[in-house]
Amino acid sequence: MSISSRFAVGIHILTLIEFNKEGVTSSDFLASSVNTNPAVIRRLMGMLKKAGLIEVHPGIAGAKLAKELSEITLYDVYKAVNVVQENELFSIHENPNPDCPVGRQIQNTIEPLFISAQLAMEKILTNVTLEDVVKDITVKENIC
Amino acid sequence: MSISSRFAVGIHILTLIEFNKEGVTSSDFLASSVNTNPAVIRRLMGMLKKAGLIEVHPGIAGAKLAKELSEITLYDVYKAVNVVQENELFSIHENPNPDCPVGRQIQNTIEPLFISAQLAMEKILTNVTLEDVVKDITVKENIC
DNA sequence: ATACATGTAATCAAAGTTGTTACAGGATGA
DNA sequence: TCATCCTGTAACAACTTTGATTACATGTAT
Repeated sequence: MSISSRFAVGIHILTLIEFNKEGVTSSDFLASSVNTNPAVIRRLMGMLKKAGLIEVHPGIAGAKLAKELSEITLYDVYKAVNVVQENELFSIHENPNPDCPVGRQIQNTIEPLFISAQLAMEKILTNVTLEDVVKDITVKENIC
Repeated sequence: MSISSRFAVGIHILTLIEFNKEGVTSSDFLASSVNTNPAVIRRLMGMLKKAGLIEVHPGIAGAKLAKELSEITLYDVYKAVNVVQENELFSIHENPNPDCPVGRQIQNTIEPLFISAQLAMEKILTNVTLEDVVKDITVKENIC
């Protein structure tokens, strides 16, 4: 099991919009950098737009960031592209046997543990902004 | 996307072996508590055995824990049932365009962030043992 | 020998992911 | 107005994973 690459691609999209902010960032342009189909990009742009992270309009080429770089966290992107549902990173088997003490309680016992593990992971994502990502890429590019 | 319920079922299996330690915990018995097929349980028992968490033998009914309850963490179970590969909780799109600064660096920039988020989640799992789970169920049962 | 257990392979349906095609509809300039 | 280029979306196929199921080989004990 792996969390969908929509998350990584979403970060890629937003980062490239920033790098190309003087130009026109169309779905074709993004697709060629990500190396995928433009329709895949447009699907993701729809999610990012719905989440208020970018501005994009039918018929008008190019997407723009709707917020400051430093105000967009990886968690925002993660939620926007809908890769993991609230409290559902881990799945729990349904309908355990209620006639057994373990079957009766296992869900209630396990669920809070799973949720706290999920929250710990998501906490890390809230602590990283797109500004951090852009800066890191800039540094790496200057070194090369 | 969700992490396979093999993890939750693995915890269920180990917990029930403990609760039923005076009796014989066969795959049929486990299956009726989990509410699944005995072959599914046996597949999981194979993984738990391979990881050194239980002892089980062909032809002999019943599984036993191979370690103390307090020495088995949820992380041990998580690794045993193989629900998430090392450093692969998040997937990253392959073959981004190397002619683009973002395409060139995005993988190297994102990967350590993803790994640290994964590790934060896994850290929580290492801090919970099966003993905690068993105690919690015991308490919940006494209250009811 | 029988009865019953584990070990394991093969198969299947359901769901999610990613890529692809197609087309409706908005914006713009000749 | 028309042609062109863009976004927005739906529909579909290929692939993968999950979980259930069936079947059967093999081990153990009476």
